[in-house]
Amino acid sequence: MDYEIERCEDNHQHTKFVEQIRQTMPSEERLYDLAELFQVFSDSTRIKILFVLFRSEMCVCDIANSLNMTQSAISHQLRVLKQMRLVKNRKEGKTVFYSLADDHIVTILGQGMEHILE
Amino acid sequence: MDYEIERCEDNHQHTKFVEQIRQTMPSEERLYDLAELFQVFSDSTRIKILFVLFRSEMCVCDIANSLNMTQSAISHQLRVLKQMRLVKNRKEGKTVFYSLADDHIVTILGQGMEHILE
DNA sequence: TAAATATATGAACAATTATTCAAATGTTCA
DNA sequence: TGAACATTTGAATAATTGTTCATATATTTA
Repeated sequence: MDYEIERCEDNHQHTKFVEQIRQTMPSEERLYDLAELFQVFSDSTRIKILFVLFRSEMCVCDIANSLNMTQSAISHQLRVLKQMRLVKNRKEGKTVFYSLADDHIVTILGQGMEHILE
Repeated sequence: MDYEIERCEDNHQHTKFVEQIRQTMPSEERLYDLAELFQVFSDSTRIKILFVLFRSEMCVCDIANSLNMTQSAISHQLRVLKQMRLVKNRKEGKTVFYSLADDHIVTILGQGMEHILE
C-alpha cells in the first residue's frame, strides 16, 4: 500500500503540520482496532441487542423474542459482540445469559445518541 | 421484515421483560441513524482524517499528503464525514478547509480508544 | 481567455458483511 | 438412552462499501 504523494503548494499548512501529524498519529494497528470496534456499533441489530442488555442480562432466546428476529441471527451477532468484548456471558444449564461487558458501551452509545439528536 | 417468533419457556425472563423492552427501545429510525453514525467511525481512513483534524483545520490536499493517500479517496471520505456532520468546511479561493464539527467526536474516539487499550 | 491548481463526482471492481437455512453441539429430564 | 430444547456454527446469497481511474467543476493567475 504505497501511494503516490501529490504535493500541494507551500502556502498551505502542509510543511508545518504533516510531519507532526505523522508522529502523533496512533499506530496503524490501533487505528485498525478502533475502526473494528466501531464497526461493531455500526449495525442496528447489534445496537438493539446492546439496548436490550442495558436493562438486564438475558438469554439468547429472549433477546431474539424481544427483537422479533431468529435465534440464529442473534447468536451470530452476539458472537461478534463477544469477540469485541462488548458483552460477556455465563451458562446456566442449557441457557446462556448475556450481559454488557463494561461502561464504555453506555457512554459511546449515549454520545452517539446525543450527536444524532442535535 | 416480519420474522417468526419462537417462544422459549416461561422460566426465562421472557414474560417479565420483553414487553418493557419493546416500549423503551428507541425507534427503528433512531437506531438506524445511530448505526449509520458509528458506521462512519468504522473505517480507519476516516478515523485517520478525524485524528488529523484534531490538530488543526486542514485542506483536502494536505490531509491526503499527511495520510499518503490520493486526493480523490480523501475527498470521497470527507463527503461521508460531512454528511454525518462530523466535519465542517469553509472555502478560501480554490482551497477547502475542513475541521471537526463538534466535541462528541473527540469523546467517542476517546472512549473507543480506552476500550481497545484495556 | 487559456493554463494551472484544488476539489468533487460517477462508474466500476474487489472485498466485506448480515441474514438465512440446514445441521451440529451440548444440556436436561422422562 | 432418547426426545426436547437452547445455542452455535458453516455455507451460501444478496447487499453494501472503499478505492481507483477518468473526468467535471471552480478558482486563480498569467
